[in-house]
Amino acid sequence: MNVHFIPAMPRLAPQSRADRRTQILDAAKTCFVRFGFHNASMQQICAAAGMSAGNLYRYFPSKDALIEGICERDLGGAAEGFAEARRASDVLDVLEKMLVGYLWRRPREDLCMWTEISAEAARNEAVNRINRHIYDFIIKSVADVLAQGIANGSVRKGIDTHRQATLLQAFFDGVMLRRAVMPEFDPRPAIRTMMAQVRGSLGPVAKKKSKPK
Amino acid sequence: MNVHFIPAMPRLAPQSRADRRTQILDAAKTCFVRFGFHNASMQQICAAAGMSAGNLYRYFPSKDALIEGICERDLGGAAEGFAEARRASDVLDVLEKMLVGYLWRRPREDLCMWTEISAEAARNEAVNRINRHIYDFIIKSVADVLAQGIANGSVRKGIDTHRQATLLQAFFDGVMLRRAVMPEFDPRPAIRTMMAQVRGSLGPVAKKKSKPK
DNA sequence: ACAAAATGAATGAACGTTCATTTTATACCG
DNA sequence: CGGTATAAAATGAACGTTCATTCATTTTGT
Repeated sequence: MNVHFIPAMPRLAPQSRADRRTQILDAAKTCFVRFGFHNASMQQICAAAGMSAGNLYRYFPSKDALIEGICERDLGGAAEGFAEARRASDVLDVLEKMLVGYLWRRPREDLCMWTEISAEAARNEAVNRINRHIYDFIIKSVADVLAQGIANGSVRKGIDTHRQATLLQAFFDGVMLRRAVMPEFDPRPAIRTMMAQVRGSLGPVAKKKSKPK
Repeated sequence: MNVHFIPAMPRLAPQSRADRRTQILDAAKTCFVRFGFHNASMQQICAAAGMSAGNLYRYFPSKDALIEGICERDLGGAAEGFAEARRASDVLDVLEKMLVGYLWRRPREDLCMWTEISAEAARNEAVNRINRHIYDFIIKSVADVLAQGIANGSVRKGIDTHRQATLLQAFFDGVMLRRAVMPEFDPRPAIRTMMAQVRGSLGPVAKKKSKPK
C-alpha cells in the first residue's frame, strides 16, 4: 500500500474548474430569478446545471455562496463600465447612457436578481456585506465620475459629489425595483426627465445669481 | 340528536373578528420583518399572535393571505396622508414632508416589510396584483397633488405630472430599499437635495431664459 | 344544549447537505 | 505501448429537519 510517498498529482483540467463554476452560477441565476432565492431548491439548480448535488457542493459550499458568486461576477462587469465613463468628455451624458444600459438594455432578469439580493440583504448577514460592498463601490465610482466632470468642465464646481451620487443611486434602485415588478414599465422617459433635472442643477454654470464678493 | 333545526345563532362577538385579524396581522408583520417572508414560520406567527395554528387558519386561509392583509391595511394609511397633501398651499413642501415622514420617521421595519413585498411581487402573482394596486394609487395621488399645485400656483404650468410622479416614486423606492438594507443610512440629506432639484424644474417660474415670442 | 372559538398533535411533503461509492483521466513503470 | 496505481470528478440515495396545513377534540359563551 505504502507507495513511495507523495507522488502527488495535483491534476485538475486547467480551466475546467472555472468553467464549472460559471456553469453553476448561470443555472443558479436562472432559478433564483424564476423562483426567488428561498424557493429555488438546490435540486432544481443542480438539474439546471446538469450536475449532481454532491458535485455542485464541491464548487460552492452552500446556497449562500451561490449569491456571493453571482454578485462578484456582476460587480466585475460594472467596474469596466465606470472605467470607461471616467474618460468621457460629458460625464452627465455618459451617466445617462449607463442608466439606460443597466435599466433598460440589460435583460430584466438581472434586475429581478438584484432586487432579490437587496431584499435578502435586509436580513441575511452575509448577503448584506456583499450588498454594502457593491453599494460603496457604485457610490464611489459615480462620485469619481462627477469629480472628473468637474475637472473637465462638464459639471459645475462646488457640488457635493458624494451626495449627488447617493441621489442617483437611489433613483437607480427605485427604477430597478419597478421594472423587476412591472415588466412592461419603460424606464427611459423617467431616466430622461431625471437627468434633465440633474443637468439643471449640476450642469456647467448657467451664469446667474452670483453674489458679488 | 336532531334538535329542532336551525335554531341558528350567528354569534360572533361583534367586532371580535376584526380585532383578531389585526392582532394576527401585527404578529405576522413583526415576524416577516425579522425573518423575511419565507423564513418566518406559521408557528412563529401563531406564537407571536398568542394563538394556536388551527385558530389562525380560521381567520386567514394561507400564509399568502397574510401579506395581502398587511398591504391593504398600510394602503389605507397612505390614502389619508395624500388627502391632506392636496389641501396644502405649497405642494412641493408637503411632498418633501411626506417623504421624510415615510422614509425617516416611520419605523424602519415598515420599510423592510415593503421591500420584502416588492421583491416577492416580482414572482408571486397575488402579491404582484397588490403591489400594482398600491403603485397605481401612489402615482395617481402624487400626480393629483402636483395638479393641485399647478392650480394654486406652487407648481409651474405645463409639466407632465404623471411623469414627475413616476420619478418621485422611483426615488422613494430607492431610498426605502437603501434604508431597509443599511439601518444607519440617513435619507434626509438625499431627500433635501432631491427636492431642491425638483423645485428647480417644477417650482413656480423663475422668470429666466424666456424665448421672446 | 349548542355552535362558534380555540387547541395542538399529527401529517406528509420538501428542503439543504452529506457521504459511501463509482467513474474518469492522467502519470508512472516495465 | 499496455497495465496499474492514484486521486480528482462525479453520482444519487439517504438523513435529519423544518414547515404549512389539517382535523379530531375541547373550551367558551350564550
